[in-house]
Amino acid sequence: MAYEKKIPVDLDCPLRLTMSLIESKWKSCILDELRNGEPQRPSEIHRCLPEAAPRVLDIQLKEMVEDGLVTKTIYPELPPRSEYKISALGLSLIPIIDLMLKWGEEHFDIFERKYGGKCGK
Amino acid sequence: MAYEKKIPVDLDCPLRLTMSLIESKWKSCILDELRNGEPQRPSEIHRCLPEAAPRVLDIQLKEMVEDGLVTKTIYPELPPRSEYKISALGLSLIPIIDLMLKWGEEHFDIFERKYGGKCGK
DNA sequence: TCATATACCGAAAAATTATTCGGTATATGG
DNA sequence: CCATATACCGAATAATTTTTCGGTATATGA
Repeated sequence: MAYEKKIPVDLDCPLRLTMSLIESKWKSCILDELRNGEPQRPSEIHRCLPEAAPRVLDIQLKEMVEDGLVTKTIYPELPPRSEYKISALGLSLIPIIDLMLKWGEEHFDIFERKYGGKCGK
Repeated sequence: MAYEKKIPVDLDCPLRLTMSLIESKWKSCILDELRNGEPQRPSEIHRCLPEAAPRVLDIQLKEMVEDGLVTKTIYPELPPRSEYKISALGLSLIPIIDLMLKWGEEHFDIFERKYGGKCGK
């Protein structure tokens, strides 16, 4: 496990269970990246999300593999090669990602006006 | 604003915009609490979410008012009385909350088996 | 030979979020 | 008179997440 927690996550609450799987900074973007089902190498994922610190993508990918949202294949080659692919479980989250994407696009202007493009609120 | 940020949130990404509004620990639960449209007093909300630290509910409710997801009415009485009510903007997030609820219920057993009821992972 | 790319990891630091504690003020019920 | 409830806030602390830096090892191309 990437991060150890002292305060337990309440998985009895279905809302918090779902949230706990996608709420980290880049997990929803990673799912969106992998949604087409094509396996992707970590370096490609890094390039597609250039604002993410590479280390945190590694950590979050690892957690997503542990949670079963993504599968990982390691090819025993040198230089090393591996691929991440969205799983059936991960695909089942895509409708949620889609709704959030749609919502964000539809309401972008409100928050644009309110906070500007980037926001340190 | 409750917490000041040094690293700006990228509101240009519709996914991260939507996530930024609901990803804090109890915001999705608060929306679910208020979904029926009835105004609720803060003490009621606290009672419905007994696992939440009261202080953080105050802070997150305040942020949700700033973001326009919830409206607040203060009655100038003593002892003080106020009410929070979900806004039209907040209601527009309910389909997302619903999907997450449904997903969590449908996949509860997987994570139950995996991590047990509560999880310090 | 040397910079670059590959994938990954540990550890420290920084940033963010949550928790706990104590405080403001007033009314009600015992 | 005193505990309780109401709503809220500041500040210190704790917990969590993210960032940054440096390191492992090997192959390729300039």
